[in-house]
Amino acid sequence: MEADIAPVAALMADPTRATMLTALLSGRALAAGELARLAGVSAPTASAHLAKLLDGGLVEAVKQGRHRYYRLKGHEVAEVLETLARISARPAVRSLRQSSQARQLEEARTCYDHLAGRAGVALFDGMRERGYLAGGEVTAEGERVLGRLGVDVEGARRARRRFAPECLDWTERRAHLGGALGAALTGVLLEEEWLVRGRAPRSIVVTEKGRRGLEATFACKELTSH
Amino acid sequence: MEADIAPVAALMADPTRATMLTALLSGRALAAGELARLAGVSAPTASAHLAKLLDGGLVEAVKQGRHRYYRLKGHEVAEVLETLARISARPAVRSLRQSSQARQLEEARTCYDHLAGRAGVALFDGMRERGYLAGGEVTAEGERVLGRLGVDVEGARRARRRFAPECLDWTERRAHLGGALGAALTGVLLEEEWLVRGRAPRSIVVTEKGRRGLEATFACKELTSH
DNA sequence: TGCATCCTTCGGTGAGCGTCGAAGTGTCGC
DNA sequence: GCGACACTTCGACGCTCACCGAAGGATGCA
Repeated sequence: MEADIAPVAALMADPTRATMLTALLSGRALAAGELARLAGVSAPTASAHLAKLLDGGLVEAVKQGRHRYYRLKGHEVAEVLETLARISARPAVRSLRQSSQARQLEEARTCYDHLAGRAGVALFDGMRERGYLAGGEVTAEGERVLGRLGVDVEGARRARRRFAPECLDWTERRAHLGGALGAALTGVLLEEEWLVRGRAPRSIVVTEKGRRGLEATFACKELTSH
Repeated sequence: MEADIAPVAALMADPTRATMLTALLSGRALAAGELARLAGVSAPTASAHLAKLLDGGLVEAVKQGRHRYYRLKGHEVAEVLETLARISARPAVRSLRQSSQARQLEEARTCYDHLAGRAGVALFDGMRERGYLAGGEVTAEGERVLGRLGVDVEGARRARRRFAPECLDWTERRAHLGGALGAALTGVLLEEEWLVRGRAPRSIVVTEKGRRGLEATFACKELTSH
């Protein structure tokens, strides 16, 4: 009893809303109009859907001029969407190409706006092992190492979102680094081309340079490069 | 990726199916009839729902004699249900006062018209442990003990609602006693002032008298009194 | 074999909701 | 200010789907 999952599930059950939500899974905030186009419905229809999602607490809205940007509210929503997607994809995996893409996503992908998958978990473990992270905070040594990499730790700390939360990864059943710091670090790794975006929507590939760098800097093991 | 989450979400979006799925979350395999009673629908309706769940790959069926047992298919389904439940339960808890109330509600509260929360689960477990309940029915000894307390067991049995169903509790992930008997028993406990209603809408407080009584009569342990 | 139990299929009914066009509100640029 | 734009609200239409009663297998027990 107590927690009625039906209403929340119903919000994800409509194809139009599902398309919007998966689009927002990228972590970016999208305007109502963009979401309408993306889902292939008229503006009124999209507005009605977004109102429901807002009311249900699945998204939050930021008004900016005459635009209204929507984004997922909280990492838990992203987790459910990811897990749901995995279940939905289960009977599929028909072509060889699809299953190869699935393996790539397990290896490394973006979750919201930070690194997830096996690579994300390995990075997180390595940072704790080396004493760069402890108790949800960055240690002095961690801050030095991250700063040398080009990560704006202070800026991340001032951000309005949680600083360095653990983000639970269902494919790995392990935590990886989320929040402002996770996003900032991932941004730097992409700039430095330790990571590059793959062809599939959220896929990430660890480059050879990245593999060496991650191993040297964060003691990450078992990373598949390229 | 690009997995269509809508169809799977739709399977969880119906209240009847959601009730069935959460009931199966216990891990046990339940017969179609049990699920029908649990969800409060007719056998044909339940059958239709189960067919959909089966087709959608959320449950699997095991035929055994004339019974057909259903259970969740794969741990991933359970994971989604759990995460969904966490989201669904989210919206509350803002002020300190609210969170204190939330703790009280976790301890004991009414669920519809019967006792839930830790106290409800403890009561249910105690009754089974002492052999007052078995297989969804009240034993002869149970009926004697309840009768001495002032519970009209016969009246509850004649009621038009289900007699003594297990009611799944989300905060505890365990069952407590629902139905006509659960309501009747809770009514008596309130009359006898073993329980009193708190200030928040559904809150219940176990009195010191109630703690002693529940422990002596039903072997309930770990009850916070007053 | 006969009967009860468990479950399913079939047919018909009703409610809920996603859809869009038209009109209304607020914001930016000239 | 006056259109242009982004978004929302309103009203009406249509379709899907959950629901039940009755009937049809399938299984177990005497």
